[in-house]
Amino acid sequence: MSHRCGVRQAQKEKTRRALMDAALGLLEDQSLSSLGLREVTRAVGMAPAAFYRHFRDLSDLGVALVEESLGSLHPMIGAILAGQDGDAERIDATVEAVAEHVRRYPAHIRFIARERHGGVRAVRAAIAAELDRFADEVAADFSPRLTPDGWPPEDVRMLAELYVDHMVMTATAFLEAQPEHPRLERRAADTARKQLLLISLGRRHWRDG
Amino acid sequence: MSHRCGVRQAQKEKTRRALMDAALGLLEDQSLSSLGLREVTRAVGMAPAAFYRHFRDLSDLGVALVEESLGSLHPMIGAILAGQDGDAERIDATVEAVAEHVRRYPAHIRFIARERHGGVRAVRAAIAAELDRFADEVAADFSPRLTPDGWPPEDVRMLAELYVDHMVMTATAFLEAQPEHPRLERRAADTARKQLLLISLGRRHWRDG
DNA sequence: TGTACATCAGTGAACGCGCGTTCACTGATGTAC
DNA sequence: TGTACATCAGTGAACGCGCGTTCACTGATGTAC
Repeated sequence: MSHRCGVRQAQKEKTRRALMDAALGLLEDQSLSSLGLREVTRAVGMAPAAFYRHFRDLSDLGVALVEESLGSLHPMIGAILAGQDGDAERIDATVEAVAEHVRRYPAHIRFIARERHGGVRAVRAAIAAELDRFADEVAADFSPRLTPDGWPPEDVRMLAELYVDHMVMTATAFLEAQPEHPRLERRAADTARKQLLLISLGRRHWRDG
Repeated sequence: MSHRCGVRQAQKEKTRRALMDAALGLLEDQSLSSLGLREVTRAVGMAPAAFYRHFRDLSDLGVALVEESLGSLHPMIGAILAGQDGDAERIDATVEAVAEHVRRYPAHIRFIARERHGGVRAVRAAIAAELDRFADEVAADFSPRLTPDGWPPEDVRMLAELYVDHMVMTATAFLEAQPEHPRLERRAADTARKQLLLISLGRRHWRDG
């Protein structure tokens, strides 16, 4: 059998990781649809044919990268939503969490930003599905607070989508700020915080506006 | 001299147009960094070498496409900002204008969405510069109304950026809706209108929030 | 208007190169007894 | 524990192909007189 036992399985997983890491590195300054299979195996130091032991093709690898890049974000969103602080504190925490995530995984975030509307259908679909799940989570968290205030479900969903899209916007803004580090990053954070504050003002006056 | 006179110049411009149109068509389902020079000339029906009479390389053609795609949007934005209607009417007009633009130039919009964070630096830079100009225009329009209400310039800028980013967001939402036409398009329009309404509520309460 | 020369958009052949995929293989790891 | 066989991650050579770029060229358009 294959699902048990050790050395071989472990080696295989290590190689798979190496392929994904190499691809992610190469994708920092090109897009998936122009990445070459040989380029990736060369970076890992293995024969091109070995690639097929791990992925059907590069778009298959791309989908795996989407899951890795966005899967790790669910806990982060959960943590932010669980925070029971006031409006301003929650906004600060959100923006700082996004900034920290971009600092820690810049290549993953760049990959998502680049391929969200990129040239590979399967990868676009995977990203869209994952972002949809985020919107579901946010909406589910807001619902018990907003529904008693008279918010219909589609309005809650609209708000959730605005927050998710804004989060992606903020992340890419941090990404563009990275090179010249501190000043631009602070500016991006200020802008993001103010925009979130403005949105939460709008939310507060939604039902009486 | 070259800048005057007719037949030859006209022919050259026609060929240039044909190259740009062919490229735009091919870019509907791939990204610029994987587009081939021979692919483009083949689509036009000319020898590969002739490409160099018009563009230095494909990223040069890409920058020309950015100018064409976003240049035509300045009048649209101007018209929206000039409208003297109330809040709700202006929002309706904005969303309808974006929808109409996406319907009329889907390939241009898809190109911008795809290459905004794509793999070609020069093209990314051209798009960023153009979007920045949009934010300038929006900020310049808002400034005389908001400054007397106590808005500092950086807050006006923050709001303008939110509107521009939201416009791009809305345009790509319409783009994704296109295939299954009317239902999804209407849903995207509803969401966009509500989000703009929420933002304008936030704007109204910004200084007293 | 007619002629002689200049310009230059587009041609077509040639080049060297790296690509994705296939195939039979090797040899370490895993399994059965 | 030891032996005989099965599995399968990774190899290395080979394939046909389309790529970007170069070059000397052709012939229609433009210019000068």
